[in-house]
Amino acid sequence: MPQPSRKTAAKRQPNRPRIASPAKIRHGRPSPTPRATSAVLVYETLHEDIIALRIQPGASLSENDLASRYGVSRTPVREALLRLADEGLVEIVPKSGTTVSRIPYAQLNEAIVIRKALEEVAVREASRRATKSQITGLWSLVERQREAAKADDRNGFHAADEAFHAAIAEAAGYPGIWQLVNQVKVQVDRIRHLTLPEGGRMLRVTKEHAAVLTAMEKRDAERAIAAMRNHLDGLDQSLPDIRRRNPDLFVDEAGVFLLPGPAGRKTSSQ
Amino acid sequence: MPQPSRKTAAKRQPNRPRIASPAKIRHGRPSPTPRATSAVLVYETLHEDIIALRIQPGASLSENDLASRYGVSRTPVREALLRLADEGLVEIVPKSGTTVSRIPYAQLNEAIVIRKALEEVAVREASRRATKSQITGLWSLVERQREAAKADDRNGFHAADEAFHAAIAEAAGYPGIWQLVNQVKVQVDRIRHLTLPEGGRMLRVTKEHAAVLTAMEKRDAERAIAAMRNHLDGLDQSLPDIRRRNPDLFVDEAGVFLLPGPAGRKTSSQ
DNA sequence: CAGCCACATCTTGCATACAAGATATGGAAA
DNA sequence: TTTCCATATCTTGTATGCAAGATGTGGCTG
Repeated sequence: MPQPSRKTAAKRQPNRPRIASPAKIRHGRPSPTPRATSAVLVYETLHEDIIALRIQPGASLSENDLASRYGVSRTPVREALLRLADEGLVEIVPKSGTTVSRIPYAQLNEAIVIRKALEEVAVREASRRATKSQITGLWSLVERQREAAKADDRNGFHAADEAFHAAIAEAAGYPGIWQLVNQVKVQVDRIRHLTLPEGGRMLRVTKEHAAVLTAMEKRDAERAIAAMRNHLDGLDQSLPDIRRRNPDLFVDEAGVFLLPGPAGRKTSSQ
Repeated sequence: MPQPSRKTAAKRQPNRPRIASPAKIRHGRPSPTPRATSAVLVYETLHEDIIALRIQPGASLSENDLASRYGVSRTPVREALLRLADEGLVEIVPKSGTTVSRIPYAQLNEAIVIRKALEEVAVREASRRATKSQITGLWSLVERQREAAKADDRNGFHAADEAFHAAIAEAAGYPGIWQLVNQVKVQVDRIRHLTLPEGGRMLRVTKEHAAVLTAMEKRDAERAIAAMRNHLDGLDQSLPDIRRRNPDLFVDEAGVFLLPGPAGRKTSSQ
């Protein structure tokens, strides 16, 4: 029953798991293209809209509506929704409907804790292993961020912010850490747009980044970690306030955190 | 363009994002069912088969073959494959084919590092917050593990092992940590079946768990963390040896780590 | 014999049709 | 007026057919 391969195992066996195919090796990196299908396009659009709260938590999404809205059939829409469900951004109820998930308030703290732990590792390793050129690149990101802050360009600022953290993980030799962080902080990202414009925040964040980088440059891992921790502490301060101002966007005990276990999508009991 | 809701916004609006619907609140946990669709079934089966190496890395999977094999149509098979691709277990090349991913050797170390960081946090918090009953439950898991070890029941042993780690995350109040760990260690799990039966390993692991738990019971977080770190160090010892014995199951620089970025599935250049 | 090219055949991506369950609505009955 | 029930209509899950690209094969030409 296992061992799915050709039924007849004859005629055409392009890349069987043989140990060394004679002509082309094709040794396991078959896709240089990022799979630019229309399903991915729908996914990206919906993802952005949900993160930016352009689609309200709790809103219902219909595959048919989305399909006609994007001018495609239900199939790619459905593929996009399934991925969003795995990320916890939508909730699919089998024969009933699909809704945009409310922000699971209880998970926000956990996400921040996890992010701290992961970025701590990244900063520690980056302090040890970052090359001169990588440090230079990080400084240029800080500079770009400072410019965006002065120009009050919040989008540019945020982009540079993310690039900074990604570059640290890269310099640590653990690029997967940033991918994980990105995945974990999805729900936190949704409340970013709810923070008040609070003047000077962007410049403060830039300084915090500079502090991390200064310590890294001196190979002072512990100091860099402390700076990073201080930097990330800025996140959980405003949470209660934000919730108080937008109570209907949140939910107390939401379902599963990220990917479903082998069983299914949600385990919540309450 | 944004704000997907009803086209006409009339007739039927079952659960609009209103702040308080009169009758049923339905406040954001709509699915108690684990979505027992046939797509999930196919996914689970394939997942297990790939993890257990019953399907060799590099083997090609055809949606048609799998569909007829499982007695369903291509649609649920396709859904399953897409999820497996997001997990990094298969690689889909648009108009060409789908293959089971080879084990990305370079990512194994990173996965272990990440796992250590995450479980460290879990153990620290669990040392502080675990209730008496949770400690008792953990001891019973250790005991179950000891029994399985003595009976040479490797499956039961592994199940108890996973339950132990999951219970620690639960006791820490961060159940999402174990879900993340589970997701990160997917590729590592695939080589578990390649380790030699090495007598006494199961009893040794049991003792390591007991050491962690003893420290936790005494609320000695630092000692518990050290024990956990020592426990997890046991993983990366045998990696080079395993690779030497099964070179064709691995690949050096594989693509993306886990979930794809908003762009697509793979970024690998080499 | 070597190289090239057309074609048969496979692959996945997408559109569409059908199935089956869930839910709101409207009307009948108490 | 209130309650209950049948039903219309929506929802997602699945099956199927078509489209378009990728790839191995065989034969042709040099």
